[in-house]
Amino acid sequence: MNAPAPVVGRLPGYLQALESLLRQGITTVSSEELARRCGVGSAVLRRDLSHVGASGRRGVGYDCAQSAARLRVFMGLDRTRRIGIVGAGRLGSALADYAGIRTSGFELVAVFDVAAPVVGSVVGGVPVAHLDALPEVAAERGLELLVIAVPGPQAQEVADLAVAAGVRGLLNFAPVVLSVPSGVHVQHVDLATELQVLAHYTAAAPAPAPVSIPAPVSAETVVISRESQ
Amino acid sequence: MNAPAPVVGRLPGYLQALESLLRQGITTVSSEELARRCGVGSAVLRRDLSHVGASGRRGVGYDCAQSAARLRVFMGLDRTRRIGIVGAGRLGSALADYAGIRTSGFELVAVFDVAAPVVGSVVGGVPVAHLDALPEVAAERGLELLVIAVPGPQAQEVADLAVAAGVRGLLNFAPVVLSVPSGVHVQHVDLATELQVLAHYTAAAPAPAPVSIPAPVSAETVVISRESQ
DNA sequence: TGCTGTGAAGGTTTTCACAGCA
DNA sequence: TGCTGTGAAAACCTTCACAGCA
Repeated sequence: MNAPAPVVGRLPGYLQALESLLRQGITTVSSEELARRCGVGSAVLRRDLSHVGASGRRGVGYDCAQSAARLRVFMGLDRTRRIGIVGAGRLGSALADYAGIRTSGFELVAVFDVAAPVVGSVVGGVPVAHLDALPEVAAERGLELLVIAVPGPQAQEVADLAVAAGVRGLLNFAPVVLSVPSGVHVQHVDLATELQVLAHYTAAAPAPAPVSIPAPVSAETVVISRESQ
Repeated sequence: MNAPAPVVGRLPGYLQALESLLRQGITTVSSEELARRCGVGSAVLRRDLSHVGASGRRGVGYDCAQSAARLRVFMGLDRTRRIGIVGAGRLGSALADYAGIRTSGFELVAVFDVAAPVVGSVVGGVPVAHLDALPEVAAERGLELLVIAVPGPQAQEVADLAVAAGVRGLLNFAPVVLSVPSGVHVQHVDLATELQVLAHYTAAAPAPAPVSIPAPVSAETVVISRESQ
């Protein structure tokens, strides 16, 4: 029932692509076409989808609506997941107003901060509460996932508070490795890390060597993204 | 000379940890200790470091300064890399002001936007230029990497412009799969994707485990981060 | 003695290629 | 005929365990 981490990391892309197709009124798609849109190989896509129980019709392709539904179930998105954001600065408020939150299966139910001026103002459609109120607010509103958008030094403290309040998933934007108990999941996004990875891949200015085979598709995309345990 | 993608994804963490140790005046560290701080296994760390040519002393550990230097070379950070940001909204300006950019080996040399009011204002220490000026500005200032922090519909257009201007690394925050020519690298960060991955891992919502098995280490961290080709 | 560096083993993910169904 | 679903093989990454050096 559980998929390998690399697979899990690719599934959101498939789901987003399928929903995009549905919005365009397209109801069926081949693995080839869907894979192209997601920047993966078609064999990978077929295996990944078979992993989540989505099945296509031979000779036809995948039913977008059905496959998306299967993916949502598999991702735990068959019900709306309640998220909160700590940190109502520019990063936090930008994330709070990102429309993709709602359309991806989430509901923003709380925003927290410690700065007096912003507490009480409305960000992302919800009033900003003081961080100290997190335990009560989390319980009241059934908070499940928390985005941490605070300065590094405060991140661990926020994580501890969240874990104590029963939050089992953290999305950490602070440049700090969080320490959490077993059973709590942390997804870490760090600007410096991403830039350094890019720096590595663009370090050698000379000609590229990896692929010698002439690509079948005109524009070959080298996308490096998420993953691992 | 080139490392596997999972390795490359872990290297920035090592580098950041080593620099943190150096700031604390610690000059030597064992693989065990460094691995703990980075949330990886010590065997993985040793192999990764041997991969980049960093060598420790048996019976002693790794020299922080020397290892960090080796990592910087390997990551292409032995010289300062010049980056730009497109999109001076809340996300873009938050990123521009993030101090970690400078301390991680980068120099912010340009910020672009299309909105009349912000063009000309100063963000992240540089004046905001109009997106149309990207080709000239990129050439003038030797722009190498570009962060894309614009709405989804505009991202591909920005990417095309950047690629035409010779930029070979893109960090894309827009919820769109970019199509770029071979040789250009794209690192994609998407809030919805991260949240959906978290949703998956926290889908089964069993009771919050009280205090069960006393862990050997006080806090066991389940960190899920970056990686893959 | 202590900790690194690394063969060898093991496990996992990707790729290939094609059988099989609509 | 067209495209999926999946064995089997290959490639890859991690883990283990210990030889070897300071």
